[in-house]
Amino acid sequence: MSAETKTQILDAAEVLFSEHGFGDTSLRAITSQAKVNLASVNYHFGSKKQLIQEVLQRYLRVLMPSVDQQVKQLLAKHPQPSVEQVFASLIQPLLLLNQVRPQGTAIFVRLLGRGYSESQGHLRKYITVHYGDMLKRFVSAVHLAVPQLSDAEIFWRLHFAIGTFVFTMASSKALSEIAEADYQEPVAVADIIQKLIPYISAGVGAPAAQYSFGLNPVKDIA
Amino acid sequence: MSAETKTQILDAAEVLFSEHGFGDTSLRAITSQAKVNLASVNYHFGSKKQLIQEVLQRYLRVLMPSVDQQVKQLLAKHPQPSVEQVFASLIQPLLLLNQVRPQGTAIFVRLLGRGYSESQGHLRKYITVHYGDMLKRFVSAVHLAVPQLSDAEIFWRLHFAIGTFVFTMASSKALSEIAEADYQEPVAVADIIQKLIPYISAGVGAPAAQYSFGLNPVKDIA
DNA sequence: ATAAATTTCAAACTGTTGTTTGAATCAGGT
DNA sequence: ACCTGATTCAAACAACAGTTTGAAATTTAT
Repeated sequence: MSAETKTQILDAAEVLFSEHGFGDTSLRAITSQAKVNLASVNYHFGSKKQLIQEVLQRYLRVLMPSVDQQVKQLLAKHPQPSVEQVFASLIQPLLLLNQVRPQGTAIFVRLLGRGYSESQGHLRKYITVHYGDMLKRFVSAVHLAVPQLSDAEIFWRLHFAIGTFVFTMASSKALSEIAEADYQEPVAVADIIQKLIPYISAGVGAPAAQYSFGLNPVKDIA
Repeated sequence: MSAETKTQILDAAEVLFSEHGFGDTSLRAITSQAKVNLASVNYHFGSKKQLIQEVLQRYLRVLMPSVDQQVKQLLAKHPQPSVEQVFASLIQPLLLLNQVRPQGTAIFVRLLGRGYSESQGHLRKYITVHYGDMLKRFVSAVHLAVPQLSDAEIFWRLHFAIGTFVFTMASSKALSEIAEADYQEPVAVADIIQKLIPYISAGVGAPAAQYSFGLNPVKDIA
């Protein structure tokens, strides 16, 4: 059976990738974890690069249409949504990934973090190319929520938000462990997402930069 | 002269590390860029790991005491500072790094981004161990600015802030290029830092999570 | 100036990586 | 049962990594 080996590889790969990153996970580690032969990765996927793509695709295929649907529903109900509402529309699609695989949400968000910080823009381009329309609709929804910001400001704010989310998720395992040791409260990925929403929403919706505190515009100093 | 080779290695290494990451920068790339012999890295630094440490130390030695001083000055003047004020006290110390090396601020913040996302917590531990006291004082200052948040909430918010900062800085080169192409406005690292302050301040100071929008607590769903 | 210590250098070493190979094995259709 | 195509497997490959070596060159101190 072909599909079985392929799935075993994908299942083992996504866990190792999410925990150690793409570069630091060898095909030998993956195949020994998946209990398949080393050569089967190249046989079934062609190359490590394509394996990484398929690992991510398995989740993106489910996530992106779901986000799109949520945003459309939100806008139908609230033509002028709040920032919180726009970002909260990501929660259910993210939790839906637990149906793709056990712990799917946690694995995917960590993969996303790894992908954004390790792949030198490849993942960003891939998502832009394959899900550009959905992305545009999401950005439009954000724009509706913070109409006072310019296009350029929204560009920056959204990348700040991506950074917050993606870094936190890539570190989520370590952060959870520290938090549980220091504050005796167990933390699941869903809890972290819930904590992130107010932070990101407030950040994205914040008034634009002011040169207060008696500082000169930074450009003049640097 | 020993110091000369050492400096040439450090100077070449920090640029390559900041652009391609630690793992994807080979000693051969560094030594050929620095125009020194391959073996001199191990001779002068012992190992690649120690080279990475010294690259970071060169900046941390300058940055951390400066941050500490700024925070102390701020608290002396404003015993109840705003979140913006606390985070803005990072700006001048960061810009001070341009005196360590040309483009020092840009290089360091990218290194920091790489270090936090690639070194699996090593950098975090290193900073905690070597600059724990200064870190505690900074966290206390944040606590003064947002006394309504619990210790645990502040822990999370600060790591969200680190994530925002570190990811943005690691991607700053790519983001600047996109922004300049799309919005025809040149962007320096100092500009990005200036844009980050309102976002991070609003995020850290945001009211704690609410289960609004008709959602159940996420833990019950997941 | 000479001896000693430091630094440089080309080369080799050891280990790991992703990938390829070609034979062995398996499964499905006739 | 047999042939055919798909899959598995152990082994080898080439490229690259960080590190070590020992002799050559250079600098420093006496």
